[in-house]
Formats: sequence, C-alpha cells, structure tokens
Amino acid sequence: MKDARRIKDLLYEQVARIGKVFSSPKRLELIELLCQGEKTVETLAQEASISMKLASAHLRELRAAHLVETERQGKNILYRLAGKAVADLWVHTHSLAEDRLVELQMALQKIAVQPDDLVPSDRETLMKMARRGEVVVLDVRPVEEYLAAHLPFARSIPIDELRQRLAELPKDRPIVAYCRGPYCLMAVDAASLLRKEGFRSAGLRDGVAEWELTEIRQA
Amino acid sequence: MKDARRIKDLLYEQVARIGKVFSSPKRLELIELLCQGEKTVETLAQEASISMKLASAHLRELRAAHLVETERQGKNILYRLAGKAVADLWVHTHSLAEDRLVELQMALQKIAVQPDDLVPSDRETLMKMARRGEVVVLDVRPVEEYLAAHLPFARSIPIDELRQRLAELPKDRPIVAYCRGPYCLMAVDAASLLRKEGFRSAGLRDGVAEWELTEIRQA
DNA sequence: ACAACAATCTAATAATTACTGGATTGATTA
DNA sequence: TAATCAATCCAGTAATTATTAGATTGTTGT
Repeated sequence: MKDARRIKDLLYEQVARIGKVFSSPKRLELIELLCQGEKTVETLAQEASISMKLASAHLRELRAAHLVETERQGKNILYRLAGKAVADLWVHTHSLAEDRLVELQMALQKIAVQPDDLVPSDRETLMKMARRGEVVVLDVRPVEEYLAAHLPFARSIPIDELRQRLAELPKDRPIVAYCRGPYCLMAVDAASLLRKEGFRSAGLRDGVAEWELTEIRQA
Repeated sequence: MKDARRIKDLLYEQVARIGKVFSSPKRLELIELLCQGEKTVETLAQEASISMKLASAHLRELRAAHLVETERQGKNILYRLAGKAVADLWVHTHSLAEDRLVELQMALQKIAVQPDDLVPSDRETLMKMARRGEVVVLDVRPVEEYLAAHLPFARSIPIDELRQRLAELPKDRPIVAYCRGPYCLMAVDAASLLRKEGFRSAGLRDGVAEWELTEIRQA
C-alpha cells in the first residue's frame, strides 16, 4: 500500500485544524473568555477589544473546528465551549507555554503582586483555611461568570464594585482574589487595591479552568 | 492603566507561539516522531516523507518555540523534545481532535482492525495478562525507538523483520501489537499480517506517549 | 410592515507562512 | 588539504490567513 502516506497526511491535517485554532492570540483570548461561561458575540468582542466582525470571523473558525457551540437567544447568539476538554487543552497549552517560553515567564513575573506570607500558595491548605473561614476567597470577575462556575467557598465582588463594597470584607483575615486566569489582570488589580486600603491580600494565578484541571489530576 | 491591553496582547501572543507550532501537519508528525526518541534531521525527513530542507525549516520553528533541543553528534544533529510536557501536549491535542472532529473519527475507524475478543481493551487487565504471560505485547517500531522507551513487558520485533521472525511468536496466545500511536499504521499492519499467518492478534491504538499520560491520570 | 439591532456572509486587500533552489557552515574522511 | 556529508541559511515565489468594508439575514419592538 503506497497510500499509507495519503492516509497519514489526512490524519495529521485533521489534528492541525485544532492547532490552527490555537495559533491566533485573539482566538486564544476568546477561548479563555468562553472558559468563564457562555457569552454573546458582542460581549466577547468587547472583552477582547476587537470589532464584532473580527470576533465573528474568529468564532467562525472555532465553530468550524467544532470547539464551540452556538444557540440563538432572541437577537443575540450565545457561544459556549463544546466541552470541558476544550478548556482543558487551553490550560495545557498555556501551561506548556509558561513552562518553555522564558519571555512569557518574565512578563508574568512583572505583573505579579508580592505574595502575602499569611496566604498559603498550595491549594490544599488554602482550601482548608477557606473552609474554616480563616481566609476569604474572592471572585472578582463579573457576576455572571461567578454564577456559571466558581471556586469552592468563593464570594463574588466584581472588580468594578470592589471599591464601593470594601465594607463587606474583613480586615483581620487575608483575602485571596482570583479572576479568569494568569492572563487576566483583575486579580492582581484587586489585590493591590485591597492592600492599599489596608487589607491583607494576595492574588491567585489560576482561574476556574486551571483549578478544575489540576484538581482532577491530584484526586 | 490603559496598557493593560498591551500587556494582555503580549501574553496571548506568547502562548500563540506554541499554537503556531501545532498548526502544521508536518510539524505534528515531527513531534510524534520525536516522542519516540531523539533522531537526526535526515531520519525525521525520511519518516515524514519530506525533504531535509523542509524538515530543517520546520525543526527551526520547533526550536524557536523552545519545544525541542539539539545536540551535535559528529556530522549529524540530534533533535529531541525539550521535555515530557511537549509529548503530553501532543497527546492532549490529538485526543481533543479525535473527540471533536467527526472526520478524524471516521478516518481512524476505517484503518482500524477488528478487535480480538481474547484481547482486553482496557489497559489494566491487559497489563495483568501481560505480566502473567497470557498475552504478548509486541513493539513493532524500529529497535532504537523500543530501546528509548517501551511499554511494560513489551517485546521488540520491528515491522520489517516481522515476516522473517514469526517463529519467535507463540500461536496459542494472543499478540497485541503497538507502534507510535494512533496515526502510525505499523501496528495495524502487523496485526493483519499476524492474523493472515494464523496468529491471534490485535492492534493497540496508543503509543508510549499516550500510554504514559493516561497512566499518570489513573494513578 | 418598518425601523433597529445582533450577527453573519462576501469579497477584496494586507500580512504571514510554506516551500524550493542555490550558496554556506562544520565536521569527518580520504 | 580536498572531498564529502549533514544540516542550515538566504532569497524568492506560491499559498494561506488576517482583517476590514459593504451588503445581507434573522429577530424584536413599534
């Protein structure tokens, strides 16, 4: 059989369709946004700072690769990931990037806030403390994203409302803020705001997708 | 801070560098080959049926993304994956492709050989039987790849030598052949050859990289 | 039925990327 | 030292992909 070559080419080409989707920065950003729950094209475009037309074109690619599904909701069209496996591949991909690309490591370090020594860095003790109420886990994403999924014991205060709602937070216990993931700056912004206001606070690098993936691996 | 946008763009762009590498069929094939162990440019080019120049160009991309390392060995240059995480992402990527792309599923079904009812499909019982010698696990890749890494209890007979070495195999026990992975046709070729010759035989879809990844998840 | 709106489609151009041929580098062998 | 070999570099063209503008499709509200 000399068409073994032809078959192989066909197979790898199919896999490359997935790779192509992950080869554009904006598409990656859209995937990360969709990891936070279903969204309309308009919302996605706004959050990613691109035109609706361009967002639509990128989403078209995502759909062609069967990585997202759509549903009409009145005038809007809702996009959602076609499965948890898509979010997982996003996490695996950016983890490998962080592992291998020094440029990325340095860029991430630049935006990180100093860790607070009262806040544990490993999740097991963090969860133990959260369960006991010794630490407040704060979700600073928009409420809809919190409602779609959030970390255990997390409380929701969107970053825009944070300044107005400081009174809801305790000053005697550390506050761990998290957001969409390592490329979302809301958690670090929240943490530095809280510190300025006299709270003990730290930012968590992981979002829900990252958390859930490593949960499974540990279990 | 209005440069939040600039920072984000930079971060996603870095991750997209990894995606770009995975967006070309031939680069994927090279990655899979490198999952089997270190190889020279010439070997890689031959196995992937491309010119050495083109192979060199693709490998250049892989190296630019820090996914492979090189080492000079006399006249040749050896390429190897920069870490297990690279092989893992390859497995995760093609798994997602198999999960989402119907075209790929059908193409894979077309090349699959009928399963043998004496050969278990889940790896735990397969390993139990292999340990007891109730089944022969046969690595049909080139010997060097077998030497670099192989499945537990596996025996090596490269596919080219298989016809000459049939006497080494038992007729009373089933033989499970495996190769580089689901896109490598050596295992299915071996299994159908063995069946023609009166052996009980089946092909295993997974290669070493796939096996090792799912091992860890189960453990 | 019509205006307003969300989103897509189509087509055109700009920007990247893939591939090939010719020259070049570094190491080995005669 | 010259010849050979593996591999890369460079430059040019072919092929894809990204992006934007303009027209179009559904849907809602008046």
